[in-house]
Amino acid sequence: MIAIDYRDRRPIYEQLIENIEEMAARGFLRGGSQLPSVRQMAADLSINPNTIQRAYSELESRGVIYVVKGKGTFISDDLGPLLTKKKEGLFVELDGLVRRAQLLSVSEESFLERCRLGFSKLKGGNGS
Amino acid sequence: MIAIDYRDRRPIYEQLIENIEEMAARGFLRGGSQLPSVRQMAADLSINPNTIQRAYSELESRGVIYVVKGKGTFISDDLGPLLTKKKEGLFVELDGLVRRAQLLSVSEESFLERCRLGFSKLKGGNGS
Amino acid sequence: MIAIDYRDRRPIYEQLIENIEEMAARGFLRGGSQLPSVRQMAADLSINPNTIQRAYSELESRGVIYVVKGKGTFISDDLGPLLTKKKEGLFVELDGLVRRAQLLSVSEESFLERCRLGFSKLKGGNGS
Amino acid sequence: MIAIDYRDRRPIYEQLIENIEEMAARGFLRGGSQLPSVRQMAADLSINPNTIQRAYSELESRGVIYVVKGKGTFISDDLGPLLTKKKEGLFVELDGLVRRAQLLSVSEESFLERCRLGFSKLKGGNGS
DNA sequence: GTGGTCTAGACCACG
DNA sequence: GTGGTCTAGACCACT
Repeated sequence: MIAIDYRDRRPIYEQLIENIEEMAARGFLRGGSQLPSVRQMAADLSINPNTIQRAYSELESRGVIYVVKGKGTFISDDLGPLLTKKKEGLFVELDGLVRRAQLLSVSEESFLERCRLGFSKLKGGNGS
Repeated sequence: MIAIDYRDRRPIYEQLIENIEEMAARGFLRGGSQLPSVRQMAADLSINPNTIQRAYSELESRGVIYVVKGKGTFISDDLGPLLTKKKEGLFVELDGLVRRAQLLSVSEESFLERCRLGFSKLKGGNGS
Repeated sequence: MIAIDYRDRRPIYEQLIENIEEMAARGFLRGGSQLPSVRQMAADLSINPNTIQRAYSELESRGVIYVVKGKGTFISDDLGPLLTKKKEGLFVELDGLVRRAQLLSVSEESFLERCRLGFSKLKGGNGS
Repeated sequence: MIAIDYRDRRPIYEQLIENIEEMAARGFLRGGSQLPSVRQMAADLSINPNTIQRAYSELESRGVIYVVKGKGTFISDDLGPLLTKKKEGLFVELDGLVRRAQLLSVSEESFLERCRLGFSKLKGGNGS
């Protein structure tokens, strides 16, 4: 399910966070469903439990997951805010990209064309 | 001219590199024009000369600038490859953004609309 | 293993790079094998860690080694490009030597003879 | 006559030395012929006189040229030692190249073939 | 004056 | 523990 790229420059805990957030936002992980325990996931991915713990803590503080003592860790029921926030973050990144494109004299048309290309290319597909 | 953001997670030398590359790619720095000396820029930005040196060194190995011994550092004359490379890198980033947008069920239309908005907003203006 | 020549005009970090590249290209260092930590090698060679760091950093950007965060530095698995590049670089140097030999009126035969001598002399042996 | 490459990593004075030595060794500059004065050559090449001076000094100490006070600077009459020395230096470099080629598993045959190629390619020609 | 290298020592993020 | 960044200050070669 979760793929970690050790050569990626981003820290592992961050990759974990994004991975889980993305799966939750996409509806791949339904609200209320249980996540593996820290130890379990650490064993599955052969990763230091501290790293898993860090990702879970961050996810909890973001409201993506919640912990029931003695029970386990679960995906939040209301993922609306998460989705909204991720979309907004994405749009902000897009704004930055557009700005840089303008500075490099990339035409609006070729930029939009590349977007369309990306949307059509991946339609239906589900890489990784 | 060059603004360093200390809160940015990226290292200073990397911000420097991108800043200079972008200015060169935009034609703001013409080929053959001289860059401030390592010490000068270090003083201007209140940064350690070694950090400037590192940025210059990397820029030279990328072919963006060249060094004349005892004279100084200059912008390369042929910046074509740089521009091409930067545009391509930007498009690759865009592809990633499109992919993520799809996963979040962002409609193609709203995505394109945001692009158009960005292009129109900055047209003519050049705010930081 | 690694010998630094302080009388050499080339900087230490460059000698380090070539040393490691050559060992990797020769198959002396297998893909995936771990390099000594920056601090360890610095201690071994009595060199400042920053200098080792610089060499490792350059080697990584060349794709000769890769870094796993918090774990260490490892030899890349695919060293094919490195070998090809090093051989080509060597041949280019050879071309320059041949050119200079011609200008000095060195006969082709005596040049080739010297090559043969070198090849036979070192066959099997591996002196420093 | 003399071509200086400002982007070359080697210092200018060294390029000057090799340029003049090579021309002398090749018989292009005959023994006894006069070299331009330091100021003259500095003006011709748009180079700092100090740099020319440094090259001339080194050439004199190597016995390639000699100075007659009030007259000027001249190519030595007996260039035999120079030629011998340059040839020997070239062979030493060749030995190093052969050693590196062996370490990279370059076959003796392909190495010799490249040599022959170089010799045939430049025969008669006189690049730069 | 210029860039380039090196040392020493500090601090940080990551695992 | 690992690598990565930065500062401070020194020395060098070249022009």
